[in-house]
Amino acid sequence: MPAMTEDIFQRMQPRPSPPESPQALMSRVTDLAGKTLGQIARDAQFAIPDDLSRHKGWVGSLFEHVLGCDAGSQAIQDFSALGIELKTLPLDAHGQPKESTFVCTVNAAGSESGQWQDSWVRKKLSNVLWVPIEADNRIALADRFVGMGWIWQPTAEQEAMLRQDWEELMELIALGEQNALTAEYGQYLQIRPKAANSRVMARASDIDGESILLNPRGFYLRTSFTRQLLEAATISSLGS
Amino acid sequence: MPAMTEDIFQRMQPRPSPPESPQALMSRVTDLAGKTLGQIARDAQFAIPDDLSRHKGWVGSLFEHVLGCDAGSQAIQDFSALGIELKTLPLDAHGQPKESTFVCTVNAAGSESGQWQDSWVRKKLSNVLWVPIEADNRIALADRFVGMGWIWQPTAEQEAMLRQDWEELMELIALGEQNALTAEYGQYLQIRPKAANSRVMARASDIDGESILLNPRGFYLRTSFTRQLLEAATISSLGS
DNA sequence: TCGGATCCACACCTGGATCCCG
DNA sequence: CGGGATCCAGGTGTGGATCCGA
Repeated sequence: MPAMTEDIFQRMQPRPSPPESPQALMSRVTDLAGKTLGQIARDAQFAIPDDLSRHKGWVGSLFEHVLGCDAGSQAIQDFSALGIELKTLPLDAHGQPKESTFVCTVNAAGSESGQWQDSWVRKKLSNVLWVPIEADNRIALADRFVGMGWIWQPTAEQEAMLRQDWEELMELIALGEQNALTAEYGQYLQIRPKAANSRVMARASDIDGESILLNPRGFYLRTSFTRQLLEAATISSLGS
Repeated sequence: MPAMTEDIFQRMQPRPSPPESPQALMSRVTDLAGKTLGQIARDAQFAIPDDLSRHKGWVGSLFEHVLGCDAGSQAIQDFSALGIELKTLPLDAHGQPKESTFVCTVNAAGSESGQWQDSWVRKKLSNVLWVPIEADNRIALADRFVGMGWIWQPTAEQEAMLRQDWEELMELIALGEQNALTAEYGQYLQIRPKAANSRVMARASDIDGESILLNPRGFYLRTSFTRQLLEAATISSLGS
């Protein structure tokens, strides 16, 4: 897809204003539910690639556009006025979450306060709009259906699970065990590489304060966690 | 000049390898002397703009290309193996330096050691290849002649002058007088804005350690200084 | 004149995520 | 299957400097 960027600039509709309330946001989300990515992209005059292999963040960018996210590159929520974060949730052929969900980068310099209450992970996950979307690669990208989104705030139980994982992971970092910190740790929250490629290096500190180089990494929610969220949302919509 | 970038990528000659010695470098410089920018750009298949108003760094980039600079964006000399920095020197209709010469950015956070010996300015100016180039705007860019370049190392006297200015300027910064630090200070070395525009802000610290916002600034050599270098080089070439 | 303002190219970083092999 | 690797777009920072109005 050569020159796709220029096409976007020349043909794309202006981004809508940010919604002024959670209700206004959910109204837009409801409008999108049941449509295909092709319909939504066409209406927004947003160029659609053949597949996602070279455009991995395309679906997320499309929804940021049509829902009116205003955060830009700032380290704040996608809908800054509402304090709401947007996450698309890719579903496999069985309607289950297909991929883990990126949350935020790990500050390897160890400059987080060490308190869950102040953590970037907690802030990001305190108020999330989830939008489920078909992601079976046997379906052409343009033909994939969008489901009904919902706004989630962690229950006390869910937050306790995330906090426990986060504290375990941060302790490993504090101990300087960053090279041994693989994706196997954490029941629902894990740490995995996050970079353009494995040769990208970031500066970090080991336990002695020595400066070392590491691959940049990020926090991710395992699908076992988002599956629970999806089930809870499905049940509550049945009851309404 | 739309799509000039693409033209460059598609048609430009590969950049030569870095010269392996100062002699090899000067051989290339001698080859360029007496040519016009148009000839040099054509031989290198380097796209040439109509004028410099929208391409202010073009001449410098052209010479980096044809001379084989290898520093990329790293904070090292342009010819890393030789420890030599490249500067083009624009000349007015009278053959005198027309513009001040940018040296390096001012680290407003005050993190320089405070010692001239360790300063970025001194490092940058310890070994410079100057290439004089016609810059009278009445001459079309492609028709401007390139003069004979020379490698300069500061004399003890020149270094003392630069050092005196640098220490004066750094003292004003240390005193927190950054807002009062205008381009009027410094006999040969001055501080001026260096940014995309005046709305670009960088973080700095005032005398109390309070964080403030300032326009990014850089060190520049006044033309009164480069005029002396040019005269000295001219005289020495007459004697050879 | 020259001090303050500005312009482009390109590398790098961050936020959006999905790919893919053992 | 899932841990490790990877991809794009857009914003920001840096290095190359020259422009331009009072």
